[in-house]
Amino acid sequence: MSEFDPLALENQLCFPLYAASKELTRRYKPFLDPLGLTYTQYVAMMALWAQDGVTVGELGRKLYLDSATLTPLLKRLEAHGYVRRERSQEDERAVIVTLTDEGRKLREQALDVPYCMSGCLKMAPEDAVELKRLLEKMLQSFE
Amino acid sequence: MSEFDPLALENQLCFPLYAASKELTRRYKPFLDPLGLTYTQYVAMMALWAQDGVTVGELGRKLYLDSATLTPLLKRLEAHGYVRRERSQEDERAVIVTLTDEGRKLREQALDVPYCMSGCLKMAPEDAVELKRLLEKMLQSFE
DNA sequence: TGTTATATAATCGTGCGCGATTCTATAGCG
DNA sequence: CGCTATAGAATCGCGCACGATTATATAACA
Repeated sequence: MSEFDPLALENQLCFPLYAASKELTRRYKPFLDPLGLTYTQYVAMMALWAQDGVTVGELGRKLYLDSATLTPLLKRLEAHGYVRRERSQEDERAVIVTLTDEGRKLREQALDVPYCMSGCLKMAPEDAVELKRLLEKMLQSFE
Repeated sequence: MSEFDPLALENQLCFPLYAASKELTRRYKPFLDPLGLTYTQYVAMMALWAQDGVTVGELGRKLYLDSATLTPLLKRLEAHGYVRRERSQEDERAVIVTLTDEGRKLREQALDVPYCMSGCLKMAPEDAVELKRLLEKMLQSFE
């Protein structure tokens, strides 16, 4: 009869979380490559499709990312012609991120990405819903 | 009455998964810094504490990592004196990874990391168990 | 046996991810 | 008004993460 090993990989919550996150990101790649987006860029675009004209800081709070990650990422999106980055008139410290027409048009092409992914994720819908609920609960518990 | 938006951040399963994984990794940092380990290095050490004398490939399959990530990571662990990397005698293609005495000793210091983390994760134990089960189910569905 | 195919790590290039620092702009306050 | 504190973004440094390629070793097989 063996004791419980607190350092065994199979006893960790963190490990399947870490592995599943990476694996899911990898699964997105074939669907995002045609759009010229990485996974993180896709997430940033989702936030901007919901609301643009936001500052780098606001965007970062929504995405749990800081300026060290966002600034170069937004520069790449700008180079692709999807967003504009402009200093705010009212507050010269802030940078406002706005979608270009190209960036808004990209949304149409992205519309079937979630559907494609749902086909790739062979999980019962009620399990997916419950998983999402628990992950959000975990995130909130960190606040 | 608004329609369901498939590209809204709050309707994604991937996003809380991505965000929670990053957030949890960040929470490990203060407990891993004293051991001189990053989160990925910690996970690799957990696998090795369970079984060492394995090849880079075997380790990679356990951790869902490939040689492009593992080789430099293992070199850093080797530089810290925690592991040895040696070409296999039987198969000169394979590299065997073994714990040093120092690496085995590190396990004692790591023993209370899971306990510290459980204190930081304010989630009902039954929720954590269910979350872990669903994440493993998701990972299996990808096989 | 020699030739081709496969397996295994290592390497390369690009893009996060983040702690720490820096630079500039605004806010607060005497 | 001037001085200090704070806020916001950019930059730096390091370590993943991974697709693609390369180099070497073994396996398979004609």
